[in-house]
Amino acid sequence: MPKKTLESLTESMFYVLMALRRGPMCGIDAAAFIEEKTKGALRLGPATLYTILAKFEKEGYLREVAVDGRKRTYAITEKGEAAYQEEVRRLRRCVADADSEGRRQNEQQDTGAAVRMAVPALSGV
Amino acid sequence: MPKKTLESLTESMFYVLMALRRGPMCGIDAAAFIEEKTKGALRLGPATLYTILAKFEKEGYLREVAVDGRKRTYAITEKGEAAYQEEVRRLRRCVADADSEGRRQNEQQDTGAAVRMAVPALSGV
DNA sequence: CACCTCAATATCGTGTTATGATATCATCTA
DNA sequence: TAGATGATATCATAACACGATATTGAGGTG
Repeated sequence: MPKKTLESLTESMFYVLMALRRGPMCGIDAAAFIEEKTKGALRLGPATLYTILAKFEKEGYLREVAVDGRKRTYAITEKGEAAYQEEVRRLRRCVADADSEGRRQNEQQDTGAAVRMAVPALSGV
Repeated sequence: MPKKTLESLTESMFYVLMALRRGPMCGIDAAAFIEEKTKGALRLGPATLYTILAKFEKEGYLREVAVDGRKRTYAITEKGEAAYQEEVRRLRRCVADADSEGRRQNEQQDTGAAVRMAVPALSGV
């Protein structure tokens, strides 16, 4: 069975929505925004970029608001904004979980207990 | 061309590594940890779970440390720990970028400027 | 007009990942 | 032996990523 479509966004998809929240823009400008925002850590090639834009338009996360020659300008919709916000929550949860694990291990170290050994509430090895 | 393998982890992969950082455990226990840690937001079915374990073992992120009947116990390796830490950094970057965008829009609202319209340093619509 | 260049978008091909359903296998219990 | 249980393995299919390549439209320049 396949992955449920758009249940959680990929990093590329997330940044495309982030770009569009700045205001309507075309694909190339979104890609430029992403590269700048991530300081070059994430760069979308044309295939990834236009695949995402097409998918988002089909799903109603974006809509085309202008065509000038070949250039197409897209705007984010309320549905797209909602998906973006949900993704932010998901990312925060991941970071928070990682943080709580980090704290947990530090505490164990402080008390002299062996680091990363206890697996409470789970069946033993 | 395909996605570069393991260049960035999926959410499922990330939590599998997080589980193993608690100490050596089997697949089922890792899945139980994940469900508990995410308060039910993320649940791995057997296919996803064992696919990830097999891939991670092949990549050297985990190694099998015990077999008891059918039960296989895995431990995270240094390479796996490094991948986990890098993923944490990536997630933090995503959240930080989202936060800075949020602040940016609030500032514009405060000054009375139109929210989500300006696209500075990018070509015009 | 014919031609070139450039910017922007579109598509191909293939490997990676997700995942419910299903099957398999070892151990324990009656 | 049989049956239940726990744990792992595999199948089949769809989603996604993404370099490479092609296409398209606008604006020169002669």
